[in-house]
Amino acid sequence: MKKLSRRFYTRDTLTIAKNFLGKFIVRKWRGKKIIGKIVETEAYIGPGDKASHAFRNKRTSRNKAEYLIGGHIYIYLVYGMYWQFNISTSAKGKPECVLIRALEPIFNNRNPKSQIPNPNKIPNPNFQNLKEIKNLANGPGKLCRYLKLNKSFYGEDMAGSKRIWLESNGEKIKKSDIVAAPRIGIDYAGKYWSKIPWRFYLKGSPFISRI
DNA sequence: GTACAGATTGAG
DNA sequence: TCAATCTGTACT
Repeated sequence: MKKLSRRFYTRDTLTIAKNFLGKFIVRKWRGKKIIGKIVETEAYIGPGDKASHAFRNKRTSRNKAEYLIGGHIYIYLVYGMYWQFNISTSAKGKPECVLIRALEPIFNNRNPKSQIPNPNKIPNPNFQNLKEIKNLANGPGKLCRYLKLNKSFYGEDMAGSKRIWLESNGEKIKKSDIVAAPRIGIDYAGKYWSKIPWRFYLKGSPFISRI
């Protein structure tokens, strides 16, 4: 497993949104590691993107983390109760980010590669069935609960943090295994921007938020 | 000070 | 399909 460095986060945002798929979020919490494989993302590319919080270079105290160099966490609350976990992308001063929308929970860190293809056989005795496991992180609010994330992570640097980072197991996701679709919950952005296919997910994964 | 949106979720 | 839910944000 290789930790992802700054170089990974400073590239083109759509490329990163696709390359996040299949990577592992590692969260150190109370001496343990909570791990999830990213299976669903969305790109938000301000200032041109009407669905972005940084549309027209809007700057507020909430969204300022979007302007940081790639790799920093932009986390905020929606509906008064759900956290949304974003990672800033591209160069400093460009308000671009990727929303992490769903994770496949990983319970055994010894050989992540071997256990990925068969979600029906995840060896965790704490859970009885796939339905229970899916329910842990198949949505942007739920995955923050699973990873124990809150506002204290605002602006945290994924390339330097000791409590959250990304790892790669070297697996190359085939282009044909990535589905591009319209982003969720942004109808307010109008016909064009709510239809543009900047949501990406792993084809056939049972752990995505919705079809 | 205060109105109000909201990148959701879970139940039906 | 639909409404509960409630805090931070962005305005006055």
